[in-house]
Amino acid sequence: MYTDRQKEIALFAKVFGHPARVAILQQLFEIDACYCGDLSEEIGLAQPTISQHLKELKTLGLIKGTVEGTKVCYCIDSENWAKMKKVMHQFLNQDIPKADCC
Amino acid sequence: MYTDRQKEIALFAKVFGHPARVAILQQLFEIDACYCGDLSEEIGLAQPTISQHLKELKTLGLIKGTVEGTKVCYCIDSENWAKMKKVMHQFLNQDIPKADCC
DNA sequence: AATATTAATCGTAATATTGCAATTAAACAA
DNA sequence: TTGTTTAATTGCAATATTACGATTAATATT
Repeated sequence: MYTDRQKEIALFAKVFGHPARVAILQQLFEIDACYCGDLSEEIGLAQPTISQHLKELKTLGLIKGTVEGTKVCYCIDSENWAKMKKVMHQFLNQDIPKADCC
Repeated sequence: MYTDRQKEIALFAKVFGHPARVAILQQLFEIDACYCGDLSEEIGLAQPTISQHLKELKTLGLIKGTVEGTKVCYCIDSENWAKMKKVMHQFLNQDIPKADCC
C-alpha cells in the first residue's frame, strides 16, 4: 500500500508528533544526558508516562540508555539521529525547485 | 505545559506521521497538482478518507486547493512549506556539534 | 538481610485517529 | 430543469494513543 520510504518517514514523524517527546529530545540535547526522574520533573508528566515516551524513542533508535546504578542515563544516539535526519531532510526538501501551481 | 515551539513542531510532525499524508504530499510535489479523485486511485484509499487527510494538510496550511469546475486542484503552499521547513530543520539540526555521552 | 531509590511494566480509563459507506453540496452538461 | 460528476461532510466502528496509579524489578545503601 505504501512504499518502505513512506512508512519510514511516517514512523519518524510520528515519534516527533507529541510535544512531550519533542521536549524530551530537546532536553537530552541541551544537557547531553538525563535521567528518567529528572525528565519527569522537568516536563511535568508522571514517571511511567515519561518512561513510555522514552521507550518509543528507544524503539526507533533515536536515543539509548545505559544503566548507572539505580538510574538510567539516556542520551541521543547521534549515529541514528543522523540517519533519521537524512531521511527527513530528503522529504522536506523535495520542493526544490517547484512552486505553487494554483 | 509545553512551549509554543514544542507544540508547533509536534503539530507539523504529526501531520507527517501517517504514510497516506506522506504519499499525498509526494504526489503533489511530483505532478505539481492533483485532484482528490486521482489521489484516491493513486494511493488506494476511499475518496472520503483522502478528503479527510487533505483537510488536515490544508488546516496546517501546507497545501491549498482551488475549485476548478466540479474538481478541486490541490497543490503545495510553498510559502508555508518553507516556513515549516525552517521550524523542522531547526529541530532536526540541534545536535551539532554535540555527541553521544553514554 | 532489610530498606531505599529509581525505572520499567501492567492494567485501565479517556481520548484521538483512521477508514469508509451513505449522504450532501456544488458545479457543469444535456 | 434534470442528470452527471466530483469533493466535502456525516455517522460510526475499529483501532491506537496517551496518561497515570499500582506494582514489580533492579540496584544500591545501611
